[in-house]
Amino acid sequence: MARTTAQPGARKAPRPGPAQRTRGAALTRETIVASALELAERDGAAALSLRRLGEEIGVDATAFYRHFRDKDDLVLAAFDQVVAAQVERLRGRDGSMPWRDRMRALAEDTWDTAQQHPAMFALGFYRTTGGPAEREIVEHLLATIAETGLPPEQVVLHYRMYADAQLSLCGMTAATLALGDALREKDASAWTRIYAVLPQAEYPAARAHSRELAAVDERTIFLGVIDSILDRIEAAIEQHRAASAPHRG
Amino acid sequence: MARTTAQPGARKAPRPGPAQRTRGAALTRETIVASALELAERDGAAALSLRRLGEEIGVDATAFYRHFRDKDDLVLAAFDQVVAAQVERLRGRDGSMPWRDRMRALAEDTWDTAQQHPAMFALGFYRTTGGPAEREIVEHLLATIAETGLPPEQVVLHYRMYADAQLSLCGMTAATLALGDALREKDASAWTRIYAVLPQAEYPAARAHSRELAAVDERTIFLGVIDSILDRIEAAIEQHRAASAPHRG
DNA sequence: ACCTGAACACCGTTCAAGT
DNA sequence: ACCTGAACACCGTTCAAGT
Repeated sequence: MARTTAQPGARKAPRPGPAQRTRGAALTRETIVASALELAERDGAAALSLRRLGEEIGVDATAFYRHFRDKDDLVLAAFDQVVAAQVERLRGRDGSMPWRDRMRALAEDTWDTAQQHPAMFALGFYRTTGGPAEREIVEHLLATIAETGLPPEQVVLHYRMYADAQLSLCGMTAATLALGDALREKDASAWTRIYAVLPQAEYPAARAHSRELAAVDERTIFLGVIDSILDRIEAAIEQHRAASAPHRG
Repeated sequence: MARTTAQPGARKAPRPGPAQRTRGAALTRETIVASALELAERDGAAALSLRRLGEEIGVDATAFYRHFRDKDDLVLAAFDQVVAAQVERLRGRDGSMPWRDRMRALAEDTWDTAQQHPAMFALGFYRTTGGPAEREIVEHLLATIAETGLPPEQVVLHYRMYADAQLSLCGMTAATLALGDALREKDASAWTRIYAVLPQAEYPAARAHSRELAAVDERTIFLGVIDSILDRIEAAIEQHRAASAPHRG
């Protein structure tokens, strides 16, 4: 409910005009996306409505339609913006690392991104935005895997296994984080609330593992899946190399 | 819009009464869940509103609240019902298969379930229902993995890797299927519409793989990830056996 | 050229009133 | 005991009207 404080650097009402906007900035796609991200992460994915967004910016809700086709258009742009921040970090990293280390580091970064922006990640992870950030990350990954010498179908299959597992697992976690306090708590407590007290006779395995079920770490699960896939890519590379150079035996 | 035809076996207005209900059945949790599933899969996840549901059953929308706490309660019950159909098939299968074959078959079945009920799967895959079907599947999988002799933390870690990957990948695909015709088409065509026509100079890898990107099969990707995880479980089992019996070397 | 604001067709949920 | 229907506080989106 409480408005964020006014930007300290902004000049106070420097020129005549409509003077309706609370911030000095003009209404553009960029300012709308920035406000949408702020609103969604502060108050949850469900709070991202065009009326609340208009209120946040200090503009009528329908002014939005001069800059986006519809709400879906905004969601895709905002999600691509989240991915863009990740691409920025990707650019800053050592490009000389072996492919496996690069893909492992990127996966850890995707996890962090989803934890930092659960609302937008939950709204966008299953979409193909086609935006600039998505394009750059697709290009980077395809180039990284192609470098290993795998043939094109193998490159694409393993790229999709890696990318889809990453997006879907991070998205699933983000979706639970974006649930709203009451439901999130309800879901998170299920392992202790339900599975720890099942009747021993009917559910012996669940009871025997109740302590471990409550203790297992979500990030460890995610990285376990990613490592499984990286193992498989490594095996595919070795198999392909062996098949391409049969004279050495 | 068109109502399904009346049940052939139902007696026609056999006794006096309110006579408001279009079907002969009483309003129960079961009939509400069944109607919700029918409505969601016929008209999409977005069509599952309490007003449409009331219309479907022939009852005021708010009668619903005599049987469920809120809409979320219904979504969890309906998703557990979808899982229940899968558990039914699980029961009918050969229990003597090796663990890996059983887990592979279950994953294929989860894929089919998500394809058959994309709307409910998209609404529920990231939730912990704690319902009877979920409980049975958790018990079955923990027992299956524990059978291999792995210690409890390893059983739980690998169970979660397998279960989370399965749910999240099937859920992501279901979410795209549940999008509604226009958006689904927009998303599905992105690989040919956007990635196939990127500038060669900036996106050489994407262009070099555009044909393969458009052709790759989603089910193959899913099973590739599942097989990666099953490989890793197999490796963990072998490693654990070697460590438990060190006298043989 | 861009924004406003009324209007339309929806939502989930509550609650007093009915039977 | 269970259902109805008005009401409340919301949605996304369209469109004529303003400046």
